[in-house]
Amino acid sequence: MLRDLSLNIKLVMYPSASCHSVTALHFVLLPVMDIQSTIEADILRSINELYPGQSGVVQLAPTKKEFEGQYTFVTFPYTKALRQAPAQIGQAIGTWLVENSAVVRAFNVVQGFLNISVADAAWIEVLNDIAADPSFGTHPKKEQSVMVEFSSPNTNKPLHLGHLRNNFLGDSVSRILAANGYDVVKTCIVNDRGVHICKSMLAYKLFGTDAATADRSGRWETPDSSGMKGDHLIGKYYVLFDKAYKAQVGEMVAQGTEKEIAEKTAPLMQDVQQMLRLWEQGDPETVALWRQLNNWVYAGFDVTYKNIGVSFDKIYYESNTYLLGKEIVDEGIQKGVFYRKEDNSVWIDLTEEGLDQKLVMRSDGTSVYMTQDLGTTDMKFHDFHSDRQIWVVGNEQDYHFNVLFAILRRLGRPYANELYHLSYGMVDLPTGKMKSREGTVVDADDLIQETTDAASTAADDAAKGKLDDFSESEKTALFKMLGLGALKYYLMKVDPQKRMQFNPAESVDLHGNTGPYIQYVHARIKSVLRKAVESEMSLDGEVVATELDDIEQQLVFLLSQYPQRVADAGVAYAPSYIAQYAYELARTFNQFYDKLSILKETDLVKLHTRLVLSKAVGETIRKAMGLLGIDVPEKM
RNA sequence: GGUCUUGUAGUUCAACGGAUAGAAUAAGCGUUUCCUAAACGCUUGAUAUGGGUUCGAUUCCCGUCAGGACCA
Repeated sequence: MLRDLSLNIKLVMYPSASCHSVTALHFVLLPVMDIQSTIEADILRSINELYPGQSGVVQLAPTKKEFEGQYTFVTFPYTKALRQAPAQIGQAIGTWLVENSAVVRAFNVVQGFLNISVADAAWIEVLNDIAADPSFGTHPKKEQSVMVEFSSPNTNKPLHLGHLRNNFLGDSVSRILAANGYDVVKTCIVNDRGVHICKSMLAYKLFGTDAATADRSGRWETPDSSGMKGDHLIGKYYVLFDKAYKAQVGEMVAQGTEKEIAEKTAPLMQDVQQMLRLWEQGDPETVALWRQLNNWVYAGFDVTYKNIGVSFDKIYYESNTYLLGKEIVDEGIQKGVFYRKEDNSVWIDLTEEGLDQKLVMRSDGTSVYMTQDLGTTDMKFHDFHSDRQIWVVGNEQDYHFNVLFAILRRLGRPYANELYHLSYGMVDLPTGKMKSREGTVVDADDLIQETTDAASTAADDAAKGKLDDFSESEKTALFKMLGLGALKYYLMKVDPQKRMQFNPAESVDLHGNTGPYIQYVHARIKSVLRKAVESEMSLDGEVVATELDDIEQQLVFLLSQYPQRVADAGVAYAPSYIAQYAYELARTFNQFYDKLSILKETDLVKLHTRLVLSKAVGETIRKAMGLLGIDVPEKM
C-alpha cells in the first residue's frame, strides 16, 4: 500500500533535522524524529521543484545491505510521468537532496535505484530522541477497543502443543494491540459441556475407585490421591472411555453388527447420551459430578496458564452460553435472512457469497454450533462493546468463521465488518501429525518441563562459571525463562497461517535464530552497562555529534524502525514481525559488539555514544520480547 | 465432487510487485593477553511446473502436479 499523501503534506512542515526547536505539534505526532518521513517529504519537494506540475506519493524502502545507504527510492514508477530515464531521475533528485535536505549526506544511483545516505548528525539526533523516550515504541491511545478470544480449551483433556501455539499467539497479539494504543479485552470460552466431558464422567463413574472392579466401595480417585494435575487426571478417564468404547464396538462388529451401527448403539455410547440428557435436565447428581470434575480441570489449567504467563480478563463457560442464539434464529426468519424448510429446520442461503446453504437450527429445534456462536458473539458485544472482535482459532474452522461473519452481516449487526478470524495452521511433529489415538500428542506441561531441563543442561555446557553466583532458585528461574523463551519464540517466529513443524531438539536449541540467542544479547548488554555504572560512567545525557561507524549507524537505523514495526505487526496481527525484528536487532548488536569495543574506547564522546546506543538496544530488545510474552534476563 | 490453504537451499523459516532471493541449522575453515566465545567471520547450497499481466513476478491472474483442512 502506498502511503497517504496527506501525511507527507503534514510533514513538510518540519523542514529540517533541527526538530527540537519545532512546535509542540511535532512532539504530539512524532515523538521520535522520523528520518524516513522527512526524506520522503524532501523528495516530494524536489519533485515539485525539478518537475513542475508533478505531484504524487513517495515511499522509501530500506536499502539492501550490499549497497551504500539506508533508504532507497525506486524511480521506475515515475519514468512516465516525469518523462526521464530512471538513472537521470535518481541523479537529479539525489543531487537536489544533498543540497537541500538537512538529513541527506550522500547518494548513489544503481540501475534506477536511488540510495540515500543519512548524515551522522541526524542519526545521533534520532538516538537522543529514542534514549529520552521511555515509552518508545508504544503508540498513543486510540480510543478504540479490541476483544481477543483465544485458548478456549475443552475440559476433557489437558493442553497440548497446538494449544500452546494458540495461547502464545493470542497473548502476543493482545500485547501488540495494546502497544498500538487499543484497549484490549482478553477472553476465553471454555468448552465445558457436551458429549466429550460426559465420556470422562462416565469413565470416572465406572473406573474411578480403587475398587472399581470389585465391590465399588473403594476410595474415589482425586488429583490429591493420584498426585496428578486435575486436567491430566480427567484426560486419563477420557482415554479410558475411548478404550472401553472401542473394545465394545469391536466386539459388536465381531458378532456381525455393522460398524456404523455398532458405534451408535454401543451401550457405553447410549450411557453417555443418557448422561448428557440428565445433565441438560439438571439432574443434581450428574451436575454435581460434572462440577467436581470440571473444577479439577480448571485447577490444572490454572497451573499451566500461570506457568506460561497467560491470563484472561473474562472467562465464559459454554454451559452458560450454549442455549444462546435461538432468538437470533427467530429474528433472522422475521427479517427474511433465514428460511424454514418443510421439516422445520432453519437455513441460510449464502451461495451469493460463494458459500453454501447452511443449517442454523435443526428440525427438532435444537441448535448447532453456528447458533451458539451467533449468540455468544452478540453477547460478547453487549458485554464490552468492543469495536473489533478477534478469534484465535485453528484454520480447520476457516469455513465456519466465513459463514458466521456472513450471517452477522446479513443480519445487519453494526459490528459485523469488524470481525476477524486469526487463523493458524496445525503444528506437526517431524514424525508427522499429532494423533491422540496413537499417543503422539505432545503435552504442554511435559513440553515446558523438557525445554526447561534442556536449557539447564545446555547452560552447564556453555555457562562456564558465569552462573556461579546464582542461587539455586535463581538458576531455576533463569532456566525456566530460557526454556519458555525458546518455546514461545520457536512457535511465534513463523507466519501463523502456515502449518509448521515442531522439532523438539531444535526448539530447545540456544543457538541461531532462537529466543535464548536474543535473551543472551540482552544479558550481555546489561553486563556491559553494569560495568559502566561501576566505573561511574553515565548512561544518560545527550549524545553529541560524532562520526558513526557503519555498524553503529545500522543499529540506530534498526532502532528507528521499531515503532513502525509494532504498527505493522498490529495491522497484520503478526507476532512473527516482532520476532524477526528482535532477532535482527540482536544479531546486529552482536556484530557491533564484536567489531567495536565499548568500555575500552578512549574517545569519551564515542564511549558515551556506544553506551547510550547499547542501553537503547537493550531496552528495545526487552520491549520487543515483551510483546511476545518473553522475559529477558539481567545475567546468563 | 466443491471451497479454502500451502509449495523457496539437505532441513526449519524470511523476503509492502523491485536490485545479486535473505537467515538459521547441518558440513568445513578461521577468530579470544581485550566489555559474557551461549559470540563473530568465511566457504558450499533453493523459488514444484506451464502460461499470462508489466519497465520488473517468489509475490498478482489462469492451468497442471503435490501436501493439508473444511463442506456434502
